[in-house]
Formats: sequence, C-alpha cells, structure tokens
Amino acid sequence: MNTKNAVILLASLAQEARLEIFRLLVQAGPNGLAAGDIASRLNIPSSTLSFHLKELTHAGLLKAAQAGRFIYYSAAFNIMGDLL
Amino acid sequence: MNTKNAVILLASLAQEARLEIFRLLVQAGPNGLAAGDIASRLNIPSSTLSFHLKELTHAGLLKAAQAGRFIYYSAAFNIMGDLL
DNA sequence: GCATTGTTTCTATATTTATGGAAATATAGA
DNA sequence: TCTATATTTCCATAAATATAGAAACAATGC
Repeated sequence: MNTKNAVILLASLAQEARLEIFRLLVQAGPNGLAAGDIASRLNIPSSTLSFHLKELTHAGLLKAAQAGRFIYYSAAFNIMGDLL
Repeated sequence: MNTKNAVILLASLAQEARLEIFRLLVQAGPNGLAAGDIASRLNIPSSTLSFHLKELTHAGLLKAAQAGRFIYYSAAFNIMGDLL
C-alpha cells in the first residue's frame, strides 16, 4: 500500500470516537449496527456520528447497507490486512 | 491496548512525513540514522523534522541514541505488534 | 398527503496539528 | 576558549479536523 492511502487508513482510525465505532462494529459482526444504534450506544450526536461514519466508510473500513429507514454499518475486516 | 494509547500510536503514523520517516528507519535497520541524515534524505527542515521525531518517539515508535553530536533514531519494531 | 422516525448535509465555531525561521543548547575538536 | 556542526526549542502562523445544532432529505405507515 502506498503512503498516501496508508495515511488515509491510519488517520481514519486515529481518533477516539472513530476507533470506538470501528471496534464496536468489529464486535457486532457482519450484520453491523444501524447508525442510530451506534449513536445511542456510544452517546454521540447524530450529526457528529454521521461525520465519522463517512470518514470510516471513505477510508474503506466500513460498509453501509440500507434497510428501510435504517442504514446498517459493518466493519470491512479484510482491509486491515492490506496495511501490514 | 486501550483506546487512548492506540489512538496515540495510530495518530503518530497517520501523517505523511512521519510515515515516511518511520518507513525509512525500518529500512535502515537497528542502527538507525542520525537526525540530519533523515532531514537531508527526506528533504525536511530540521525544526519540522525534530517536531515529528518527537511525536514518533513519544508514541514509542522510535528509539533515540546519542553518539557525540549526533542523535541516531531507529524504529522500535516490537510496538506495532501490540496494536493488533 | 401528512406525521413520524432515521440519517445526512449545512454551517459556524472551536480545537488540534503542522510548518519553518530564528534563537538557544549541546558536543567536540583545534 | 573559540569555532563549527548537530539538534532542539520557541514562536507565530497556517492548515486541517472535530463538534453539534438546525435544517433538509429519505422511507414508512396511516
């Protein structure tokens, strides 16, 4: 992996809220959790959470799946291997 | 590793100049390189480099060893394992 | 169509981090 | 001690990132 991509990946996890989100979703498994569920578990305002979810998704660490009014976010397990 | 320490570790690598410094020192092996040597190889002003070396050292990713007027920095290989 | 619920976008603000010149500090050799 | 070289600290400034309320945007059920 080139330096620029590695920096994007590392930076996306180098933030307390985002690392907690990622760890929560790793625990949650492949089905993931709805955004609102994450927000209430971690006690993060929805707009702040949305900002962080976007960062993580953009870095390729999360996958988003819409189901009705809910959007389920789940961890993209494979990508961490690429970094190392 | 707890979240806070992990964030410090990740943040210290989540920056282009610092990731390049770390990678250069991994390549350089256990003897490391003197600060000025790193500065000229990566073309970074000395004060800026010093700032980044401090960050990396503080995060535990680098070790510093004084030898005369030179300070040799080398990569602390073991710590990356702790993260995972 | 209207009300309800979940999520995102917009926006302003606050906070953190990076940059590099100049000055200070440290070591060594003549 | 004087000089040269290596590195760091100080400082001001610039740039990037995080925060959260309010408004906008879906999707659903009645």
